Amino acid sequence: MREGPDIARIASLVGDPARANMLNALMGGTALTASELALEAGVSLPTASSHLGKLMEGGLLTVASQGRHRYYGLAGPQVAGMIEAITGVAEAVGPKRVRPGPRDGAMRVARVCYDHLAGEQAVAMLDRLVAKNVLVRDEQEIRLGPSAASHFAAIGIDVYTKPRRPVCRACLDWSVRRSHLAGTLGAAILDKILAEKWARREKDSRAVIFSPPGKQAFEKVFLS
Amino acid sequence: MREGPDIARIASLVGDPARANMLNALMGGTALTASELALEAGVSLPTASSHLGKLMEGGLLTVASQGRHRYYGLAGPQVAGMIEAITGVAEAVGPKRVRPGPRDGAMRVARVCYDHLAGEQAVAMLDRLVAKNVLVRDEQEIRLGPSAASHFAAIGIDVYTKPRRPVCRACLDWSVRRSHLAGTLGAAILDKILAEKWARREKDSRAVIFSPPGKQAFEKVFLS
DNA sequence: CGCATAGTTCGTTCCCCATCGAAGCATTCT
DNA sequence: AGAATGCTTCGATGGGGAACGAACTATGCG
Repeated sequence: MREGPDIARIASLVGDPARANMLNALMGGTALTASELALEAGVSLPTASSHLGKLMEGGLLTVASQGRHRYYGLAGPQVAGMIEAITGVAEAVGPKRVRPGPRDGAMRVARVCYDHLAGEQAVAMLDRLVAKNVLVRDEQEIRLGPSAASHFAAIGIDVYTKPRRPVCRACLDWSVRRSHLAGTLGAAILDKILAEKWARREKDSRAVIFSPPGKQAFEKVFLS
Repeated sequence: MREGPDIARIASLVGDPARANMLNALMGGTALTASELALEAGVSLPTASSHLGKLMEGGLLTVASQGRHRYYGLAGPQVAGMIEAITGVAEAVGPKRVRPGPRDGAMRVARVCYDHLAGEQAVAMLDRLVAKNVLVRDEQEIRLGPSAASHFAAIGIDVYTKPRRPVCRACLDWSVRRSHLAGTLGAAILDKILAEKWARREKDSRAVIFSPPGKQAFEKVFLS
């Protein structure tokens, strides 16, 4: 009985278990095919297709056709942010998790959040970059500091190729309740971490596992 | 097929139109009775009661019994934040609003967000307070600056009575996409604005309308 | 061209849950 | 005490939508 944006429509899209599983899987950041998402959600292919259609129509997903594959991905950072917010509430009010599970600890330490690193490691990294004045925090926006270009160039990341998306963005962490670095720079750093094989993605999970030498290298570069 | 917090459970609670309307109404910050919420949602009293039970069980609401009235309110700022996040997405992907409506403009300028002021006015206010070093922004947290106590004491707000809730908090604005001030201080300032009659609440809406002299007074105190 | 794989569409079935009326508690007023 | 108000519980009804199998379209491979 009240005007305004149709929040029930969006929430009900997320409110179906199959769709929620799909969205959760897509929070890993990589686009997935319909079959992969069907498997992830535990439903048949036709069912998954129907769900994907609804998510598309609702504007939560984008799709890229490549040959006979269709890669589905989250429509954007705002959608990812909403899902993190819902996850935060579910985490808080949820039935006091019976057993945290082995993955869970790893998820808190480091995980993929859409296209960048999240978790304690990521929060520590942003803190350090701000403390070193490489990045400057101002309001919700994070900006490049004076030494940013040289700092990142030294480790092979070019911050000057300006894309449509903002280079830096703050993203609130549901496990730590503080911000970590998102945006293209955050994405580039995650790429670097994986490319250097400092860490690997846990199979079928968003957890990111650092190898002992990889952790040292990461700390040397970003936390020193 | 994936562990973790049950996001579908939470989202489906918000996903019902009647419940979404109730939550939206409660975003106004004041606790409401079951009958008021039934009216707001456009459903009968038994139906509303059922919905309220589910929202309670889901942990999204708290209730306070006062005589034969039961006052329902949002369970906390985190829940309010989640609803704003969903609202933001709905706003972004939503069916290109047919007519913005008269209320809509007012909502962007100033509105109630749970228990504090949101909208352009609120964003400007926080900016100014940070610029004047009355408040200090550091990470997601906002802290009191050195002159905070005297500054707020001068306008009759005591920042030293420390409650359980944080005094300052940043809350992301869906219309402006920047932060405004939440926490007990944010709540106290809204109280002040209403107590001084600088502005009034639009009936049955979250919009806050400043009177011309009220706006001047507000700007003198918070934007000078 | 024929076969295999990837996805969508269609039609049907079925279950969950939103809804309301009527009845049942609880609290307050007179 | 009796009446009135505020809210919850119960039971019955109905509709929306999630699920799958089968058929259909599209792309790639030999």
